[in-house]
Amino acid sequence: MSKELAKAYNPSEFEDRIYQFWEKSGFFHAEVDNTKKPYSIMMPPPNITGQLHMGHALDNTLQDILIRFKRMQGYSALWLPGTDHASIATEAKIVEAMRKEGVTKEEIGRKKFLERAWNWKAEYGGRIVKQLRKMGSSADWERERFTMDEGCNKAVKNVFVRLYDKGLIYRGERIINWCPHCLTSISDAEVEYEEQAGHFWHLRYPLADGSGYINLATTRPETLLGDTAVAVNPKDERYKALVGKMLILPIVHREIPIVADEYVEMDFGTGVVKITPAHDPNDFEVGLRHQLPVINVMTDDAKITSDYPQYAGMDRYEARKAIVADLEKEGALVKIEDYTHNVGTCYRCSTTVEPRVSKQWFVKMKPLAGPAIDAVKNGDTQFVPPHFEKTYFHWLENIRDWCISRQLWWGHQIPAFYCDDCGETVVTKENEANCPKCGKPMRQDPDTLDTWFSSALWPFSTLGWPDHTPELDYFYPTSVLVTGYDIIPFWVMRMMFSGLEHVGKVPFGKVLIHGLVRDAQGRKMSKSLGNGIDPLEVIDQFGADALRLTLVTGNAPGNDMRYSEEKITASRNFANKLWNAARFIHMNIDDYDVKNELPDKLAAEDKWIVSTLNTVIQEVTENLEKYELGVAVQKLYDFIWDCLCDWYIELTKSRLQSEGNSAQNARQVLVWVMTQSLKLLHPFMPFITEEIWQSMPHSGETIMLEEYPVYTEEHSFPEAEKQMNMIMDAIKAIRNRRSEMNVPPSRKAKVFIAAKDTVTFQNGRLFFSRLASASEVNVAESYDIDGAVTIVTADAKIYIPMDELVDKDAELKRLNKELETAQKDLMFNEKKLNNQGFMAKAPEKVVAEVKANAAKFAEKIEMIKAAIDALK
RNA sequence: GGGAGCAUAGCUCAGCUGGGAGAGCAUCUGCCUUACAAGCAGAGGGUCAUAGGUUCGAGCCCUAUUGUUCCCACCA
Repeated sequence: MSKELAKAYNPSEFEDRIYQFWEKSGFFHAEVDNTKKPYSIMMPPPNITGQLHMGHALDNTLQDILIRFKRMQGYSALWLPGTDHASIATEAKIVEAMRKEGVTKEEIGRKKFLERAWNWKAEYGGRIVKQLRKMGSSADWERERFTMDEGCNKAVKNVFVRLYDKGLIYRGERIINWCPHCLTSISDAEVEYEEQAGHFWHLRYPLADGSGYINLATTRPETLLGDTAVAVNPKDERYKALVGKMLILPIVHREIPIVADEYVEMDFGTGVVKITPAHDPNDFEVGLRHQLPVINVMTDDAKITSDYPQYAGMDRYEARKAIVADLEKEGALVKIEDYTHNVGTCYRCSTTVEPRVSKQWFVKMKPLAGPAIDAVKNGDTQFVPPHFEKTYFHWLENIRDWCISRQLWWGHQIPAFYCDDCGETVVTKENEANCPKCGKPMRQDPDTLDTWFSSALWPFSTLGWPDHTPELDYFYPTSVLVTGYDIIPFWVMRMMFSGLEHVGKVPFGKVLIHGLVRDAQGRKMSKSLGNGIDPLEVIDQFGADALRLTLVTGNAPGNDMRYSEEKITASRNFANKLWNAARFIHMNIDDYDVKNELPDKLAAEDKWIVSTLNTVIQEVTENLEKYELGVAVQKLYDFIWDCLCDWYIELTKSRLQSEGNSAQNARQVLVWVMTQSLKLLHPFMPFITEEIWQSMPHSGETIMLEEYPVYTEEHSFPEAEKQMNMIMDAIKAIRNRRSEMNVPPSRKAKVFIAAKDTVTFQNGRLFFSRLASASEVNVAESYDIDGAVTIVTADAKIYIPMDELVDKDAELKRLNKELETAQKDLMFNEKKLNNQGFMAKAPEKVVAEVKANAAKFAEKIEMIKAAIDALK
């Protein structure tokens, strides 16, 4: 570590070096340690296909702040990182790469395909993890996991078998969401609905007995091929007589019945719905109720099957055109209307989902949802902010069974085996099975599990479950989960019921929800808009600390935030400010032997900064405990910039130029306050705080293992705070007046301070010369000076003889205006004191405050009046 | 059709259990006062969306209204 600080703040010069120092030294590693309290966070594993984006940056910054804070507080703080195998996304990448080579999955076979996938993982899977390091993430990389590693696989198999044995996992032929592009089923949560402009095709189906027609409308005429009924509402008088009769399905010329079902709304359209059980979830339900046949008319990739030769091989949309044309020829097309409606799309590739009947594995959700709801209701897990509990409840209360099988190869293969001879099914943790009935080797289900099936186990599979490990005992349940609100249904919920079901305890005590990082115009960052900001580029230009500060400043839990160039610049400027304050201190201490501890004897300004810092420590700690990270960092920003830099450093300048104890004391206080501030700020801005801390007098290896500052009664000096506020108020008042009168700082002037507390002002004389452009400072209980500018503060009356610079009338006008405000202020307070309700019901503390204010303003009025008289 | 969030200075947003409204940026004025012009010292700027209510006292609590964003939902 360098002992000297470079002249300019240049984060790229030291951030990587410091990170390597931390990682190499093992500072991120957490162990089971019964002398310490545990604190743990499981990092939401980013996809191995992913690149760092602002969402990760925010998520990881929040977690790193919490983990660094707790580590400094002395907890054994584990932040366990890892990556997700992301079955659909990864498989798509491999398939795409193979397509360029002109090979298909089927050609090379499962084994070769998986080899390629693992190779891909080895090559690119570490990319995002490297990028997370650039953020300063203090994760325990020695414990890094992967959702498809051996341990996770063991956990997955265990869970699958357990749930199957309990009857909570079943295989069934049901309608599911199918993505014709990814060629796999997807869960309900993975379907995104978007509004699309479409059409309403009004059709007429002739009655089989030739007695007429029935009119209906559809948004998907191509599914007509699979119609097996037409439905009306049983209460609908218009169609009552027709229920039970047969219709001739146009084009296909198959006879289908008219059935009555509650699902049909009489008021909508003609009150008649065509029923295609194989391609619509509602129609499927209707079909079940009426024992209708299910006719699948489409292939995997959403093309018409060979059962319909004239359309075979056409995709959904081609077939639609052809069928509409044929309907028209047949006279079955009544009219076409424009119509916008919600269409389900695949969340991965945005292809329109094709509902499809197929045999899949499902998790029975109702029995699992109950305990997950209760655990939040009784407070075992709490959301921050709490209103997200409603989203959570809403999902769990309306949950349907979870389709967990995927027609993919990259993932955890389903541990179910089938006997091709007798049809027997065996579910086992073993890698192979023989048929219990006929003894023949069985064939494993070729499908894999939904990626979220393994992510759901993350909080405990990473700690060694199903084995009973010391880590599991010590770190589970984890302390807090940090994630975006968009992930609640996918992940938070599933971890909750999984933890409760398999470990018997909630997976985390708190769920800290954050929002999205949007662009400067408030739009979602997206690839298609091209408005995404690359965090790595920001880090290159401004440093990771500036990025972290930007992401956490003004960030309230659950709220979206906007990223803008202005914000990152402001953050960088703050870092620069801190850097320069450190340089100033160095300038003054490098030639001396300065201990990093408070001196025995503190001057009023020393006590003031120590006491103010003490309050900041208390408040920031409290804010951090309550997850108010944005508020906490704001307080540190204000303290460092306003209190430390703009006031305290300025206040010490004259002392530092003197010889002896006073100067040496100031040096010690500067070093001590700076060091304390660095520690407080460290969780937010780890790099710059380490770099500066290393340069200051210190013991210990790293700031990240220093004790987080603690509030102490010893460092509370209310009297000194009061005195310094008197002085600073007076200085501000003088500056203000001089500025109003356009007097440049270079023009020094005599200052006469009349105050009751002459001692305080006497002690502060030097401050006035330096900070209030005073050529000479006089203090007394009172002065009788004519023709001077008079400045009145709560505690003093200040005269500055500047006759020649001042317009007497203007000064009178100003004084009168000031008198008026003071009188208004007095009245405001007196009104309260005269209010009997207030006097009777307001707390004593508040009443006393108002009384004191009233007295202050009364005094101020007297002083202003005197000043006016003097001017006349 | 349900549910939730938001509405505070020109802009972006804070505001903890109710005690006379804050920050950053922008604007204006004056300063190169040797840590920092990525800076210093000042100034202007807000009926806290609207209307009621509770309270001695409301940006904060309650009710309604308006605007806005998001989530969920089977109107073919």
